[in-house]
Amino acid sequence: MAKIGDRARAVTEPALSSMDFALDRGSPVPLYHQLAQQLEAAITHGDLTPGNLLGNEVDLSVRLGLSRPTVRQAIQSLVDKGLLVRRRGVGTQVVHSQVRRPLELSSLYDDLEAAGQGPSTQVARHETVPAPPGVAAALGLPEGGETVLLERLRRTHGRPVALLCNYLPPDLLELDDARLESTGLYRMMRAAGITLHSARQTVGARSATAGEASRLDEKEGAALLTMHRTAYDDTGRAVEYASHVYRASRYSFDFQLLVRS
Amino acid sequence: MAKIGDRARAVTEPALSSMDFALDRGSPVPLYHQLAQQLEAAITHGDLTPGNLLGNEVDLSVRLGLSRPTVRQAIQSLVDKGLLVRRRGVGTQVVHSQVRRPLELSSLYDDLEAAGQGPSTQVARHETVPAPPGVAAALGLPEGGETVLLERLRRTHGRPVALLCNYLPPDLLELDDARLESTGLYRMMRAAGITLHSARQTVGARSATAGEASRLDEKEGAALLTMHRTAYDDTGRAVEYASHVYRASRYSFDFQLLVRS
DNA sequence: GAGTGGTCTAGACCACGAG
DNA sequence: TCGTGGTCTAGACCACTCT
Repeated sequence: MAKIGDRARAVTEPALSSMDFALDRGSPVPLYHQLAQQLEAAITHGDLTPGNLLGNEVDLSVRLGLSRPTVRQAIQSLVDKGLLVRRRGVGTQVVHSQVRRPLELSSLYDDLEAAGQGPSTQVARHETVPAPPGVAAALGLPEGGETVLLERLRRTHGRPVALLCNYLPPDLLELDDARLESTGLYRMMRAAGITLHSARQTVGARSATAGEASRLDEKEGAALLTMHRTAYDDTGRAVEYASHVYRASRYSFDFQLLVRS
Repeated sequence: MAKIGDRARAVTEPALSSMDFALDRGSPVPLYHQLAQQLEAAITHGDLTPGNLLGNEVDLSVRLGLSRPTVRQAIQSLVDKGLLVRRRGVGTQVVHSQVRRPLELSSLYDDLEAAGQGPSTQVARHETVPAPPGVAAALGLPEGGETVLLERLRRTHGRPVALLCNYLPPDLLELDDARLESTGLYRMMRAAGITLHSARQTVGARSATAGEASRLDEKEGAALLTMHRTAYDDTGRAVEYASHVYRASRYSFDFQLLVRS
């Protein structure tokens, strides 16, 4: 009996009511984060169905023994990630699938972190040079001031994919070519206590010069993807200027955009 | 006298203490948002200096007559925008300038919204066609099912910049060519009650075909930027598949990345 | 040790959307 | 009208950083 009631409940609060969450108040990881992680896991595992769901926040907070603001904070973080949608007077729903995959808006991480995972990187140049005008402006250095120039060739599956040219402020960090090739620039920066905060990127295209073509194993005039980036740490200091070219036949940028509400 | 003390105060809590914020409790716009807007304005106007600043949250909340969580919410929104940085045991600082400009991670908006602002758009094709395999998969339609194909040529300053090819689910919305050219696709969707939520983009490059070259006023084989996008509304429904090509000599994507902490 | 942000609580009232 | 999320309050304790 009470089938109507059951059905109604099943629509508004599905799997969630029968799920249990393991919240450890002794853990150093915040409660809202624990909850968010477990909700996200439930979503990606398919335990939480895309359609409608997620009972109201008050009930949820009571059931979990948390305050409503804490539950809200957890839910909000998943909304910001694009996994959930909230509607007033309706409830919170799992977004209708499709979109999510492990993409995220990487390409900053991609480029800086990827080394050593499968792609290989070879340092071609590593020396101190006077800053070209554009680079000096980007890094906030006096024109012609010293910069560290880094030129690398990146391959995947043994075939070249990209020419990476980076300029760094002098004395930013110690760069060891061997570790650079095995660890990647990003991790070395992080290990040196540099916290990346933001970056400005420009992606374009142009035809390959003869030199680029030969180094990338392409024909002269082939279409190349170009990327320029200035990266800043959390104090606002420019820590890198990058000028990269990619073989368009073997590389593309892809990312997900979330629309700011 | 007390010069040392003055200097110390000037470092930790600058202009803010002498600034007044106009908070209207009767307004429908939330208090935390009013505060965030005024803080942002103060930052971009230069009233709030980049270096160090922003007195602690408790003082601020007392001075503004708000609760601390409310003040935190305002500050947090600016942190998320990349304008502020928080450090435990230190304080909240305005990020060291440079980075901010009205860029944001647009290009979704750019493309969909730009029409009618200066660039002009001309509808070249607008018809119902069977969905090609890749398009059908992206839109979640049966292969060969009906889709609305839209082909547009975009110019700036009278010269071609891009060929825009879009596929829309049938019956998504009424498309009037005249309004499409003057208003843009995005605004028409929004006006039709479609709330964009997220999009997946791939940016690459390739050489121009003869047909593209002639329509874009480039030479055959010239490097072109390509962009593919699938956009979703807030129910998770795919509402657009786009395949665009841009003249690399006259167009590039640029955007700002914020590093997730 | 002092001061900062990070987390959490237990309530409250309001605005919006659905029926 | 009722249920939902949206906003807001007034506290509390902890963890971290700097001195």
